[in-house]
Amino acid sequence: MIEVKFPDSSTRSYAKGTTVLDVAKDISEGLARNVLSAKFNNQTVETASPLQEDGDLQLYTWNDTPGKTAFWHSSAHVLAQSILALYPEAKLTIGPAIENGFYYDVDFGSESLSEKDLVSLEKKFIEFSRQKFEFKMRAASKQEALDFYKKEGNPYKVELIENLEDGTITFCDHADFTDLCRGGHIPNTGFIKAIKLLSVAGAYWRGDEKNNQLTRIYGISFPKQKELTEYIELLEEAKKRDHRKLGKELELFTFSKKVGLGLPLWLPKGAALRERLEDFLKVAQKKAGYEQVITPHIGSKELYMTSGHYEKYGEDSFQPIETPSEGETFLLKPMNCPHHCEIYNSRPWSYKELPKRFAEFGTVYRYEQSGELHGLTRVRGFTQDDAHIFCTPYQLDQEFKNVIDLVLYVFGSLGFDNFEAQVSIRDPKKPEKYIGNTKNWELAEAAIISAAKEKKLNFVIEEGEAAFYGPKLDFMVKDALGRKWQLGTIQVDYNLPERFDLNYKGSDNELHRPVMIHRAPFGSLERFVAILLEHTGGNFPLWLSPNQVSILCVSEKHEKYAKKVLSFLENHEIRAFIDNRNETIGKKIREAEMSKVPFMLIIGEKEAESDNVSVRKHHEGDMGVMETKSFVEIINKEISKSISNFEY
RNA sequence: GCCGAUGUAGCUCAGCUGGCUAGAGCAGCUGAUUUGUAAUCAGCAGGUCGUGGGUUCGAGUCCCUCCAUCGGCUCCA
Repeated sequence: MIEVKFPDSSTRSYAKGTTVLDVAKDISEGLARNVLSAKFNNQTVETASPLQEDGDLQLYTWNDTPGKTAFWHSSAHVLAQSILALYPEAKLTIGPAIENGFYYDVDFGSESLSEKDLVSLEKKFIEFSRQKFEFKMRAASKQEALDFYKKEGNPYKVELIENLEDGTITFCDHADFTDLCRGGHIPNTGFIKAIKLLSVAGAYWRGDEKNNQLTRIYGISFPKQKELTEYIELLEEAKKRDHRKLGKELELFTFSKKVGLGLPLWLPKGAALRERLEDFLKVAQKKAGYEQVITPHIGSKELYMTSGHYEKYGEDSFQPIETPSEGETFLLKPMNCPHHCEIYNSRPWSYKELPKRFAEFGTVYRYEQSGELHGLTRVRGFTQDDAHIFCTPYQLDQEFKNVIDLVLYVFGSLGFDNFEAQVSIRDPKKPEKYIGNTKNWELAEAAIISAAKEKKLNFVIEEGEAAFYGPKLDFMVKDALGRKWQLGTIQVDYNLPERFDLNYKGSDNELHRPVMIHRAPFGSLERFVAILLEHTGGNFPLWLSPNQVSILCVSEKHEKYAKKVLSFLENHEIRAFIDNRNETIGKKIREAEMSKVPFMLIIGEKEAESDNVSVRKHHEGDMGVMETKSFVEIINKEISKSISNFEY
């Protein structure tokens, strides 16, 4: 007999060799019908696995992440089976479960697959899944595994197996289909009731541009048809929050082919919004001891030779600007740090004066690959809310933590509570990607990790994601479709101070090297506004709304009183706008609602006579008649509710 | 840059398997109306169907090139 312990600490005894599914059945028939996956002693096991020893057992259903993972992983097997059934010459590579669904990367050789072909694959998929094939794991020696795929003529699987240890290799069989697999399946294919193959995309083998490009098929599957329908509806809803769509509807920004790809044009309302954000950050930064600086949009090539950026990005960027003067070249600035280094270098510093914190809303230009451009989130000209802190090594830790506080304040004020902190460090296998000595890298990485820990950030460490000159702490936020974007970033840099020969006089009367922190809480105004739009659906916090109040005249006769109300609001720093067009009040309300103005004031005969306003709140409706003064109180109260002051 | 999809008026879309002057709603303009909490009525104007080429008696519709956009990959100082 063996003893099985459950997450609630209860235990039951079973005969040795009892399967996971049998245990589930013993608990309840319902559970047995729904169990998709399990962990035994913290190892993923099959539901058909016999238990041979005492241990902890966790059973997972569709409501658990591991349950979904097993479901989608198993779906990838069925997809692969369907692909081979319709395209026998296809070479399978890898097919994992992802956050929402799964994919399979396939080499179709000279054949090309298009989205139209997905329909027949879906049909095949359902045909197979209905047959309730059981998934069965089987161990194989490295030689057997290699022979199998060599015989099939699949170089990808051969390459995968060559990198595996003999004795750890397993296959999964279902029906007549076999795949190299680590395990973690649902009991049989019959659990998959609904499937949608979402898209076809190119993907490089092992993620390397130099390798063959494979065809990636994305899909998602569900245990119930209804859940698939709901998922598709969810995607439709998310599309409505697309910042590109909202940006157009709310007249915030636009693009022009004539101006150039990826070069956003901010319309008046968008510019107002952006300036609000800048002012908001300036206030907080002033409190935190930053000083604004202003630098030009170009810099000599020599500047970027010194910084190392030219060597790294010169070829792939906007090309140098020549002048009438022979041999004189400038570059559009792709970042602000070299300019700020030269500001620091403009005079000698004493340790008593540090840290120096130079801030600038600096517009930079980067030649992103054409396939990378994406609305406002990936552009070729954008403005960073940049600042560079020059401090002594002893001040680094405190400065870094202060910046974390500032970023958290910014995110908190705008409702981004669902971010992920990411510590990006070197890829130790590719030292050629980075500049600077190992000791400084180690110092910088340690400084970031300890600050993140001390600030109790819930962070992940990503190897190989560092900038070429230093490690970073990035704040990642998801867009409407769940794609992660880097917004805030804080970077520790020992390299630029070296390259620009920055120094300060220490208490020992010797010159010392300062440490530099690069940081941008928004990241870029463009991307930040984009993500903010997707999060709020265009319903911005009141303090940010480009237009806070629309004054709607019942008829053109009431314009005079409307103007009086407008100037009263403006005197109280409220942004308002009069709509006195020759249209019905119903139409004006409708348009104000659609443009998401937070408040509407209806001005007619009654209001003009009694010196009142009739208030309507966006999405909520009529709030009744009141004195203009009381309305100002209400709106100011709401504004102060939606924003707090930065405490430093 | 690579793979796949898409590209018709300012916007959202219709236009079947190629066939007469390419349609609608909204927005715009003109006029009437002076309006009470999500669309007043009427009229007018607006498109070399992304670009260039080809097939055809005939192309918005079929084929090719390029461009842009969208979904991915790669990249992201």
